[in-house]
Amino acid sequence: MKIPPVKGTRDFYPPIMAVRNTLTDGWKAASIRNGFEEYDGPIFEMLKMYQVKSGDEIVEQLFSLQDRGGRDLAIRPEITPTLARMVNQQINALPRPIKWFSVPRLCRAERPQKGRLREFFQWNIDIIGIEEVLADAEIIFCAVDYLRSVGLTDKDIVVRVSSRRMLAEVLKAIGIREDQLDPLYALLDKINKLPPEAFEEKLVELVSDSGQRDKIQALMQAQSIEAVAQVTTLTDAARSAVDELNRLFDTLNTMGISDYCIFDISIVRGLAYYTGVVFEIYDREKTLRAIGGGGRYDNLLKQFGGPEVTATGLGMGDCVLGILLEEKGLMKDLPTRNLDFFVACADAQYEAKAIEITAILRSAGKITNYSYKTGALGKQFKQASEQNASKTIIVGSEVENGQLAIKDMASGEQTLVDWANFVGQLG
RNA sequence: GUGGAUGUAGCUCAGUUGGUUAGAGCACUGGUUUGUGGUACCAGGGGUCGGGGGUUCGAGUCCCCUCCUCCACCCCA
Repeated sequence: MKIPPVKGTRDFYPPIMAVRNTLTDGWKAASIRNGFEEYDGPIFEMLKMYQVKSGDEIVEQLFSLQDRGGRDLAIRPEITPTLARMVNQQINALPRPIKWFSVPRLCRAERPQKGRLREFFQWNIDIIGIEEVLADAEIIFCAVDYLRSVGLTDKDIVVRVSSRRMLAEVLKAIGIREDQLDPLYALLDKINKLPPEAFEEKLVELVSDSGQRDKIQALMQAQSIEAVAQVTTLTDAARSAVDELNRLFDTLNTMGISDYCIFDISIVRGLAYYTGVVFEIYDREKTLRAIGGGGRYDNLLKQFGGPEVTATGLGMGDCVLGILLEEKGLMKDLPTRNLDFFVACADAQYEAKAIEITAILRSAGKITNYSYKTGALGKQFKQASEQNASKTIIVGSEVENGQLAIKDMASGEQTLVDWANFVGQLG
């Protein structure tokens, strides 16, 4: 019986695995050089954990199961709730600031399409306990640092940055009530997806006052933070939110990444828990969905039963990023093996010697393979090439004199060496 | 969840108005080559034509259902 793979999943054959490792290793390296520590949690959590933050719609997109004790569990669709749980559990023992990263495997029961599968990897970095926008700047810098390290330039990608807090305060200054904000965010987030008439139509449903609507329309047209400040008379709170976003851009400039970052008022982000800076990373042509996104969430720990602690972070999935790197030609064919030595055996009578030599090389930390079939030496050289061996050792009649032939596969040069000396130099 | 497109060898694809034993390139295995690879030449293995049902003397080809993949919408933590 042939059993098909599960919808929306991928099989990582060695060449694809090499690509995946390149992505995840790059994420880890960028995290570490930016001063983050790695953590991970379980692959499933209590189903409840994902119901706290959001409604049933999200629960519908979960893979859930019951254990034999009847507990409702879910495979993690994101790792932020786990992070919140873990941090809450040890909140008094953890030195601040908490700078943690993770590269979890996540599952969501969504319909697969371009850049979105049911199982994927997502880079997460979070800074917990720092209120200043410096932390938001650090998150953005770390993301850009990574993207730059894989060869993407400011011609390829852009970080679109805004502030939930600024948006909220300016809307309130316009006269929008607190309880109107959440549905309004959902609409404003779609401004570039909806035709202008449809947007206006839906805006009328949410905001009855035409003067307020005009100001909201003007606000959404703002191309700069200054333009936002001119939409209406700012309250002190709004002024402070504007100043904060300006400070963020100043810091991004100091960090040398302002070419990668632009202000974009339409970045609101779907869900309710963002409280300050929000951003999304896109390809410049915007032909793909967002590569990653994040922002400040000040209430999350509290929602999971902890104290009120400020936090900011980012998530970046492997699917869209992989497509972009492929399109930009930055995903080279990666070797799945890189041997230091391939041990070829010229004659079956020396096979034991070849095995012994291989074992010695491996024990000395050298990446070594040998052929399971002695016989045609040409075949063995072919294998050595296929396995990207840098040197091939020929075990043949020379061993009678304690010698071996070593061929450099790149230059083709071959030398006879004294085996005992060679082993002595391995350490 | 809604709508559209697709499915032939491991991969990329040919396959005529329905007609005998379904092909190519690449990949794989073996050989040319019992002391020398990355290029060459020769040979070989590999297909229930996504699955099921129907029309027909006859279906890879036409019809219906279903599954997968892709694309758009919904959603996007």
